[in-house]
Amino acid sequence: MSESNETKRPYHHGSLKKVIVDTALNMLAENNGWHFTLREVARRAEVSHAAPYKHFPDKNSLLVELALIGFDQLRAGLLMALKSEGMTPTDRFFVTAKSYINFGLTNPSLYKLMFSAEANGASSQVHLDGRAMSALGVLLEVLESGQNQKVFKRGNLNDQTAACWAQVHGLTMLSIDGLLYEQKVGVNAIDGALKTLLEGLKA
Amino acid sequence: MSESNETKRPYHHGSLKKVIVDTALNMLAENNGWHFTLREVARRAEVSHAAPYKHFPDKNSLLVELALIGFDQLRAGLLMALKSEGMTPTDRFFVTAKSYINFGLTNPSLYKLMFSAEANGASSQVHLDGRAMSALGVLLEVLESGQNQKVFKRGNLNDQTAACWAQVHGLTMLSIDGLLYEQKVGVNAIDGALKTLLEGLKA
DNA sequence: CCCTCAATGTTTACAGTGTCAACTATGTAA
DNA sequence: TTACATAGTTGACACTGTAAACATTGAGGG
Repeated sequence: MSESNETKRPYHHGSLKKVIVDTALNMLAENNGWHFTLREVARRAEVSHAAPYKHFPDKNSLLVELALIGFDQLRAGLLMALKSEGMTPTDRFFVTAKSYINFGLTNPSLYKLMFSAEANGASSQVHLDGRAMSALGVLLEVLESGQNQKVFKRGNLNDQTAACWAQVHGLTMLSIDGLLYEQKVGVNAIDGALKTLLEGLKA
Repeated sequence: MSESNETKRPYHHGSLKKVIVDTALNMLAENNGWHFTLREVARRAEVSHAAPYKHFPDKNSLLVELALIGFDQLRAGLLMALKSEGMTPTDRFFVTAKSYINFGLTNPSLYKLMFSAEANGASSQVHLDGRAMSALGVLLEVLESGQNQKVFKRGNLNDQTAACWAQVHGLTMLSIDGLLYEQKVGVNAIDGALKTLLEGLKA
């Protein structure tokens, strides 16, 4: 009953690479971490367990591709959040930060994959890829324009970038892992933390 | 030639549990991530591959134990750094933060293990354990005394705690993974970021 | 039109893993 | 002394990533 009466896929799949990526993304969306097995991906794609190797030299290559897609999505989310007009630099800071964190909370496994050195391989170039850099670039642009409007302290843009990035990354990671326990940091730790950091940005 | 002329260990090892933990800690110190295999631990401890199961129900239990030891060490490091007298709250903030980050950079695999939800198990209690809580407690005490001395903004201690914790955690993680690229955040991102956050703490 | 070939599938195999069950050695308490 | 709980070993199982050998096919050159 397996496939004789089903529409039999031709021997050459045609778009297996895309199917593999999509399947893997779906598995990431199931929020079981990024430690899925390549064989399970193949199983769900209904191909043999070695078929993915015709499209990716190893499991890591697939993970890198997924991570870069994640950075595309992150950047898109940030740009979307910033689209509306007439926001003050302060608004833009909050909107960007919340959108960033929200991306992580919505796609926890993908987010962790994006920032997992093990997944990205020892000599990872993922974070130097333009697709990853430009996600951070959005944050940088917010800070820069805030400085230009004299709302944020003029000065070392690098320091502010580092502070904001570390802050949102830290909040995202801690939040994903459910570590922002109320007894440690209260009920609305994310907003509170962002507000505290914002005080340090303001001119 | 294996062990006939060596001092033969008695059948009952006597302190295998401790040896396993120490061996695993040594392997973590080799900075190859916390994805070592239990069998390799057993090999180094020169016992059979199943021997660890007499002391830990599964690999995860060992990882949890290691993580808790990590929190002990982290707390000890923070307290050590704060021991000298006569520091201003600002000094104490920097010293604590730098010590925290330094712990992570000195023990990257251990640090990642401590904060890996996968390693700690799905229903992890690690971070609610007193040993983990009290590490964060050091940071909290620094902020509280800073407020009392009117150097830090009086107000929501939770928010400041969240901001500082997320900041040092984020900086530690990014730094461990080598993501604080100069072209992104300059040459001294850590100090710069901490300085920026400190501005938000000061009264 | 046929025939070859590269691309892309499948099958089989291997070493290595976490874990379990069965077995074995031994220090200790009855 | 003897029984037993404790703590070791051995062997097995299902699973993994990956490589090699094999099979099927679509496309392009005679």
